[in-house]
Amino acid sequence: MNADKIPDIIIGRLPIYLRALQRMSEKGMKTTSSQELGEHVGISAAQIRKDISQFGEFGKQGTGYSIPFLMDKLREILNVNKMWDVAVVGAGDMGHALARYQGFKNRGFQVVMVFDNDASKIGQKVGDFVVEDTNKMVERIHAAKIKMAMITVPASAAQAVADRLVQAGVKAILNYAPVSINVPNDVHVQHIDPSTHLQRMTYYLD
Amino acid sequence: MNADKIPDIIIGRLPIYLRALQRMSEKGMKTTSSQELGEHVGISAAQIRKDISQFGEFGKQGTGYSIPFLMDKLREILNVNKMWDVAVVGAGDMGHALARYQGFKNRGFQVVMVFDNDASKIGQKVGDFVVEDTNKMVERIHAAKIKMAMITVPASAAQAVADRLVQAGVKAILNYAPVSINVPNDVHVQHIDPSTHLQRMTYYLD
DNA sequence: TAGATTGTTAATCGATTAACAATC
DNA sequence: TAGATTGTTAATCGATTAACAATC
Repeated sequence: MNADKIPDIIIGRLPIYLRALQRMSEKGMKTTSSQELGEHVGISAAQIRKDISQFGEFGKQGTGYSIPFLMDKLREILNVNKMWDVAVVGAGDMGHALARYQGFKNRGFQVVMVFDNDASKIGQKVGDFVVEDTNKMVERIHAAKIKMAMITVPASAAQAVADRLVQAGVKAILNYAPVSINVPNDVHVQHIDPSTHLQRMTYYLD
Repeated sequence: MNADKIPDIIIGRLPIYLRALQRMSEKGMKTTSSQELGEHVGISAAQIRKDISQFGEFGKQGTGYSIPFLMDKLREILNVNKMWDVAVVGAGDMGHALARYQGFKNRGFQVVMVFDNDASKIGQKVGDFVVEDTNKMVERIHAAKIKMAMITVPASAAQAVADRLVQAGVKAILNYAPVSINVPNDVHVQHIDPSTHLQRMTYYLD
């Protein structure tokens, strides 16, 4: 184990590796090499070896990496060898999709609450959840010690929601609203905006 | 204008700048500085000036950048000064949310078709669209000259769908399936996977 | 004019790649 | 053993930052 600070760009690749390993494992594969894993994820074998070696010697010369072992190690490193409770704020189409999404549970996450400020939505069912009033959000999230949330409200409301999530003790926010949000240094934010992703590709089209 | 190849990492920041400028413009602002824009998006002023200056001299010493002018230029550079037709493949919750999403239209995109292979979904309405049979997809997309698509099918089907999209002439894919997909060099892919984004943050939590 | 801010250069910093000894 | 593949080093490559002359 390396005590130095690991660059965030490396941290960002670990979930990609883990996801590919999960797929391989589902197919019954027991071992892989940096070469093979690299072909799956589109990253050079040298970089994969370098990334992984930041955290320990998890491979074997001549045979490569044990898939279950490396998955365990990556889950440990990423802190997803446990389940994280996640709150969804915004019960529109996207909040609905996230609340019902089956892809979280084998990746370390479970949605546990859904909030909205629209009276016509509060009390309604969304997936397995009853939509709760945003007014109760800070209290509820704080009491449940929830550290992660996803924002699916309109752009105009996103910053205010983020502020309240921070107030409630949330330390990681996945923001689906198409606007940059600002949070204190000890809070992490990731942005998902389909238009932004599409625009990154149209540059190369004509 | 610079004829050299612009690094993709710079291209990736332009949509972020454009999005922030759109917000500023909605608030009635007419000009901004690299300093101010940087505070909004969390990027240094020096980097913003350097990025923008790759494409021309769009600012004025002493006063900064005209917001409408810079938006125009960024739209031109990113090829979103026109509307792009986009196909959605997969009419589950996520496909549904994307088909109805109101955030595309002022960013240069419009969904025009939705496909699924589930007989119980084909013919049903999703937003303004009637779900079409995936069997007709290659033909339909090719005939309509559609160059962009979003994949919201299960991970196990994503690669096969991607292959057929490529066959149909699609050059840019936004993949919501939680699996890496491989495409030819002239096709662009962006991945959106909420679990991956969340895992990138749990590393820093405890 | 004085103040503000760009565009650009050079320096610094960080990330990726190539190569190979070690070793399974 | 022979072949394969890791972990690591050094070299290369690329990105970011700091600083400032130019100029609005």
